[in-house]
Amino acid sequence: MSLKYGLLGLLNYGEMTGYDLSKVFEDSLNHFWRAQKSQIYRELKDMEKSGWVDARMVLQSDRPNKRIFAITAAGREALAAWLGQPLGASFQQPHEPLLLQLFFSGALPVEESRGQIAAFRDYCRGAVELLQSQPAQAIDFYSPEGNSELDPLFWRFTAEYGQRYYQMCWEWAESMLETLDSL
Amino acid sequence: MSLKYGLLGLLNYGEMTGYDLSKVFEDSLNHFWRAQKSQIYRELKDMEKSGWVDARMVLQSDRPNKRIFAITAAGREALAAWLGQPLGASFQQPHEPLLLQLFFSGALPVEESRGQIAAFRDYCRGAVELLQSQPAQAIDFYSPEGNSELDPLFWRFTAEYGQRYYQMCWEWAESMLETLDSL
DNA sequence: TCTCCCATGTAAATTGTTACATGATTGA
DNA sequence: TCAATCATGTAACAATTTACATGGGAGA
Repeated sequence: MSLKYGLLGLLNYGEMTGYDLSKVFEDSLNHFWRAQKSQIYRELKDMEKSGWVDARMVLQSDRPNKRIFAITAAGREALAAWLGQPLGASFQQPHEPLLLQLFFSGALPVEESRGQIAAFRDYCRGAVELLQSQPAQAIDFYSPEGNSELDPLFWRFTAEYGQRYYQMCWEWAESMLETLDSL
Repeated sequence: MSLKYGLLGLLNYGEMTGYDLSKVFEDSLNHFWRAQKSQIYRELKDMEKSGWVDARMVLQSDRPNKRIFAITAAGREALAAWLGQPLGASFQQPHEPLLLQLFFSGALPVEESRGQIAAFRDYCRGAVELLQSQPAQAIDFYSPEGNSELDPLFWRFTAEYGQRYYQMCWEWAESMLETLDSL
């Protein structure tokens, strides 16, 4: 459901092809959402049918022809309605295979669990360090395109979530290791 | 994919009906995984076919008949193989509709975003306080059933993740509010 | 009397992933 | 010469959610 609104949100910055949309997803939204090309094209078709977007064909000779999508008035309304609802409505309980695995790890030799958790800690530490060293270049890159001067602010908020998240996981892993070592 | 192993993990504690499994999911795994009854029955059927679980019928007169599922040797092997793989293999990039909504919230009046974020902060604070006040009663309730004395330890780890997660969200929300107020 | 618990499932819709198919151009 | 980029999609599959269907017994 949210993917439709994500696409609407991007098209609200400017018209784009399905290919462009999938690039922007990879570049900018990748920290908290991934979308397959096949899914994007499917949703675009749906939204065209429901009148949220319009498409126009552009013939090209050197490259494949393309269809450029633009948000319609109805699409803007739908986007605004979605943005207006409380954030809590978009909040989802975590769905973490990692926690599922950990939950049952009592069946494993402690040393093995210890190794697994240590590797996870290293992974999280790496992610934190990466995010700190190259802080959200994509934001500065896209900044001029935003149609509200507030946009980059909110983009930064989401980037900060990512940092805090990995930081939290790192600390959590450290605390588990301490507990295991004190056994 | 993980759901199968979650069910195996539970059946490894003792035999159960599909109904029991769905209860335990609600009671104990709800913080990081939800499973619909329909999904549970389907996976059980699959796993029966692949020989990971056995079912026996119990006829009842006052209540509906039931099918009690037990893990097989092959099921235990599959579970062990899954538990043995690195935690990182189970790690998933966050997939947060909330962040998607926030990402595009530059299109909203700041006051409205402020209100939404404040409500989210209150929600997270409430969750942290709830988790601190009644710390994981389910763990103590189920403890005797665990077949490894390590089980409650790992159960607690997953519960702690939940607390840390909501704590992190709370702090993140606070920091966004500060930023918005300093505009 | 009404709701909740027990207990099993089917059916359909939605959402997400993986693989397949095509084909010219550009840069290393 | 080889891989990557641009650009569109289809098909099949896997996972998840929601709704439907049934029906007795227990407790408020």
